[in-house]
Amino acid sequence: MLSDSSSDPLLDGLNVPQREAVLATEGPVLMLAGAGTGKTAALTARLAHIIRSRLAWPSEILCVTFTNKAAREMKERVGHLVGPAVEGMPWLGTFHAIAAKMLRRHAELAGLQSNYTIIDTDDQLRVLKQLIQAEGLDEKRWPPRQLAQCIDRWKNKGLRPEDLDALENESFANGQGQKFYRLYQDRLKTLNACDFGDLLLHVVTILRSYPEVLEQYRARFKYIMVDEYQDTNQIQYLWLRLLAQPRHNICVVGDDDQSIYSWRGAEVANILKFEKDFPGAKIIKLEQNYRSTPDILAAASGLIDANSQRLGKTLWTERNGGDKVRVIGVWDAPEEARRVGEEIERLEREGASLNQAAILVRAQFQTREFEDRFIAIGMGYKIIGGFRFYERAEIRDALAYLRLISQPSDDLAFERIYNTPKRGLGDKTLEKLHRHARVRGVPLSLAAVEIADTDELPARARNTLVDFMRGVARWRDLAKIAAPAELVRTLLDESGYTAALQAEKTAESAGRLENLTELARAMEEYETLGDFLEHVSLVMDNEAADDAEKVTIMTMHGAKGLEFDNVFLPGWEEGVFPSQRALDEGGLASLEEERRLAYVAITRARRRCTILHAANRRIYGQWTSSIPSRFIADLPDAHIEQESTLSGGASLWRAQWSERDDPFAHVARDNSARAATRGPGWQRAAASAYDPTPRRLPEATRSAASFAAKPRGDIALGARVFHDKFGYGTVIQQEGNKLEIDFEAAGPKRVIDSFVKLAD
DNA sequence: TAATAGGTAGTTTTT
DNA sequence: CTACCTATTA
Repeated sequence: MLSDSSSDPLLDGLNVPQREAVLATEGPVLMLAGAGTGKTAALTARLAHIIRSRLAWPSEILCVTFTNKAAREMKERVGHLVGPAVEGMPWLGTFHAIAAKMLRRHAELAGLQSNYTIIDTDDQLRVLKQLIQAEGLDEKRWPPRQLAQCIDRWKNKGLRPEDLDALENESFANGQGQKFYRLYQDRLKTLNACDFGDLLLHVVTILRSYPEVLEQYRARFKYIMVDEYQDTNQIQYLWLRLLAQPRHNICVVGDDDQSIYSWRGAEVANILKFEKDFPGAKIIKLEQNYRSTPDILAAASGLIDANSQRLGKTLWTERNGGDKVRVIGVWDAPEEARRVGEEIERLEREGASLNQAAILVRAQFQTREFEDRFIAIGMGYKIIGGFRFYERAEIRDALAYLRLISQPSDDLAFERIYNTPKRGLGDKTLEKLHRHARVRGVPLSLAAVEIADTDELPARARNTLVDFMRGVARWRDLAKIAAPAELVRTLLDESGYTAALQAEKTAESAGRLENLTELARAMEEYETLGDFLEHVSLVMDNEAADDAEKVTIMTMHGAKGLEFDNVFLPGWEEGVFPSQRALDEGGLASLEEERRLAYVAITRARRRCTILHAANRRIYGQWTSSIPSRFIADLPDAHIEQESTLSGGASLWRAQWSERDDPFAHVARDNSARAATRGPGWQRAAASAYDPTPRRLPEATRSAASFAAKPRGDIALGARVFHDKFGYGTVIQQEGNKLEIDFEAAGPKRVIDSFVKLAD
């Protein structure tokens, strides 16, 4: 066996536990793979091994990932190992793509036609809003968004309307949860549509109700593999468990320390209880890290050690040398951005690639500061996240046209575009269409055709509507003979959509026209409209091919699974990271999830990791002072290097915190989330038992130099002054040229006297 | 029906 | 602070 495997090119370059994972094909396997330990390499080798050993045909392996990107990467890597056989892997894909495929085959068992539409969050909200309005509820008090959250949660848990208990039913509009859930599902059925959550829920329902269907899949899938198992939710778990019987040839890969999606239904419990679900499971730990330097690894490990609920892994590396993790304190957010810009310029001069630099933020709003700065200094950057390609208004409009063409009963698409571009049809007309549609029990588009034959509408509206519906009919005919790309070009022209955009002549409209051209180009690859629509709702993502060197700016969540030579982590302040929400709600569990996020962020770095925190930041237009994140204190001293651009006044800023009597000093850090639940964020953070000053800020004691400067003669205690950033305030202390001022809007601050002027 | 003024809410995100 | 949505007015 050993001699066999050592000669097997599949196993070359794999370490012992990785090989073990590859060869353990029979029975349940739990692969605990830490960050950067080569789990994808192991997983793909395992897949290739099964195919090459003829243990199963490619079409008999179910291999599930969370993102399209991961699925694509795996397909590519398996392709390298086994060649074109990978083409026959129809069941390698995301949970949703695979579920959609199953559902197409058995749609009628869920009360749908097989050409059902998959609606996105936007459409979902629109439907829910209509339902809430139709039932006469105040949408301010009961926002559609909240209902959407409930429904998503229920679906993630595998609950259908009839499965809700009294408690769940209470979670929307005083016990109307079930009613609205049911209304929504009925509406979707008439639209011949389902949302993302439905894909799996319908499939699980079918598998449970039709044993012969379940049997068919059980017979087919000889091996099951699941990536990122710590991110699975209840319904995904149920689906896997149904399919994994009775063979139990299921291999899941995950890392409980990288579980950062509990807020969208992921249950770490799934990975924690795997052994119980599948008795006799073989547990393989991948702990050798191939990515980061020892200091980065040690810093991350030390940090995650502060969490209580862990399976426990010890990452190690054979690498040597490298820099310590740097922790830099700055005065405010603009300085933070300036500093990061300078650091990246320095790296660039040393020959580093901008593509290998990333700024990972906690929340999207933090990107702005960096964008501003990078524009100012002319540094190439790309912000990942925000709007995806197919979420842009113009793309969604074009897709709505296509949906209406392929699916006349798609009322949502009809509503979106019947007056886009503006053709003079308004709410009045729409209302009449709705009424007619309801009475006749037909979709809006059919109602439009019928009503156009009557005198129900004023002449002008009627003519416009007739024109529009003629267009739709014509495009529908065209769809039968023309390629999707040609169809979309034609309809955009004939509908006047392109013309309307051209007429706009704004900075944005040019980009929108470009996006539409890009859409048509992307459609060239598809033979039929149906193919394309399926891809667009499930698979299409927005990875602009870029040639130029660019710094990546993205959220920490978005960075999971990626790696960069140089990673910058700004905004490590209480209230930003950990976020205020995590501190306010969710208690210890959500604080630990934030810490796991910090762990994920640090472990993205291959060579250098720089953490920054600012003393002052503007949040919602209000200047807020902040203290360093507790996560900084979690980093082991030996592996970090503390630095501050703050001198003088800035040291005073720290001194201010160190000298403050902390009433909660006796409370253990883990209790801080509970202890601090009142007052504004920074006060709460200050009250929590965390002392930011200690060991790592030796220069926090006031330097003699900071007192040397001469005070201004014109300012005295009690004087009312004005400061550009903080506004009006009263001087409450004066030491040399440093003033402590109680600002009316911003609270007490230390500032240098040359930055203020007398207010009176 | 379209433009404009006011009010409000405001992590993280995939499919 | 700002982006988005609603209600109002021309």
